[in-house]
Amino acid sequence: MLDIQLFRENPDLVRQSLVRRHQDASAVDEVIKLDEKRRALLQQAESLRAEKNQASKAIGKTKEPDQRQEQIAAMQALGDQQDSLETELKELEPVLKALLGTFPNLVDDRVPEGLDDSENQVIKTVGEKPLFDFEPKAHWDLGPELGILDFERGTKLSGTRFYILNGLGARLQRALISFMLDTHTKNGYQERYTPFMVKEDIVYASGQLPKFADNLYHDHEEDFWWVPTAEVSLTGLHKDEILEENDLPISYTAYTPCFRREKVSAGREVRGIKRGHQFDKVEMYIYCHPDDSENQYQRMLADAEGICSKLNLPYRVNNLCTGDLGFAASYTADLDVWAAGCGEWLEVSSISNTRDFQARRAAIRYRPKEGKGTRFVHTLNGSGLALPRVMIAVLENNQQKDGSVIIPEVLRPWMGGVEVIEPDTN
RNA sequence: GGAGGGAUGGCCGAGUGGACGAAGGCGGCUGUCUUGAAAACAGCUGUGGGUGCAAGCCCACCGGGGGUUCGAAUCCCUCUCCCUCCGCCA
Repeated sequence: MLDIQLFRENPDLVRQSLVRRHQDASAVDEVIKLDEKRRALLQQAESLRAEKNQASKAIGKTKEPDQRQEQIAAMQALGDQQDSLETELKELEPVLKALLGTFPNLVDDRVPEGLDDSENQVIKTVGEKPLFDFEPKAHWDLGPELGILDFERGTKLSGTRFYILNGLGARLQRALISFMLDTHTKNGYQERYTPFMVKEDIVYASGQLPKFADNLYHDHEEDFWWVPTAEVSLTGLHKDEILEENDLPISYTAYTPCFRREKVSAGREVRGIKRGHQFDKVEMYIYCHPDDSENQYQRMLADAEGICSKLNLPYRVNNLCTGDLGFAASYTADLDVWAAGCGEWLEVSSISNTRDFQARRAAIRYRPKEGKGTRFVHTLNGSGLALPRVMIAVLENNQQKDGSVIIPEVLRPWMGGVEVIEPDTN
């Protein structure tokens, strides 16, 4: 949510940001108009109410019955006037609030100009792509041949885009989750296990609603929304809270499955386990002081990169361009890992500074050590990392000519000592 | 799922129609006293919004929403959550 003050004091800033996102800016004027109307109504309604409050107090003090009746009659007339004003206000306020909630975050000046993901800028590439003296297989061949990946039965259970992990495949995923959680915990993130189904206002707070309702799963009977990312739960964690400045920054990590209604048509683009309706992810999330959010962003980016490095996966860091930037983000970097079999860079993480955008939506503030009142915290989120695509890269990059896959060394403590996944032992 | 009882400020807890944004206590902050600390005493101690250069003034908020009334923490309706007992269940 953007600050309504921005629309009053610097509407051009909002317009320019929308233009940079290649979005229509006409609703800015609508907000200004509604806000002016709201304030005019509010002032009228409040002064009437003040008058009434005063008169009511006077009635309470009046002992003489006739005089009392007179005063009450006068107040009844005032009441009708007030009713109509307040009815109008009550209709207007949700409209204004809903409209304000549709504006995406302000784009940071540093975000490069661009229409879509093809114009994202690669900042750096780290690690060497593995070389093979044979033709490396894609995971959709490699996995089934190893017996760790079963597409047919996944489809039988749940339809297209679902799969079963068998034996060491399932174990590898579990090892990756534990490895990531343990690594982040060592880096100062507190682990949280959160609900995977949350209430509507929680999804709204992180910015996935109302705009992306089409991509979410929703139980209509119970008002439950399946989380599309742990970012939703981790934003909701401190909703409507006032934090102490001394406690900041607060860093969390959480493992959750993620549920998304992907409306992409079937085809090569979605072959394998790259994109599904359900996938696992370890998330990082930070609440911090506004002056600290750039530092925390660098920290989070480094922590996400650290996972890639430890797994020995070649990766690159992309600066998202204005056209690809998410709704709640002011700036974002994506991490792609190289998958040698399918020959693709796979997006495994997205690290964003939302500044006070989510905090404002979720009403998450802190009490400054000095000065009065409260201020909104800054929040950052980043995958650390998304599991299926990391699995793809681990499998494809570490495959050998005989079809076996060597387990990266850092994962072996969680693999019960298994060093190699051999064909047909699963 | 059934029956009953609850929800008040950072915390505990009083308040059943008018002087209540809310007693009292605890905690916290400031001051006096003290070499310092403790104790004692005094004062202060919520959030959001409108308006104003500011001091301030005004409005709202006693779990959420709606209603009755000139006036609601207090009465009525409704929802949510919590507790106790029964049932069911991993």
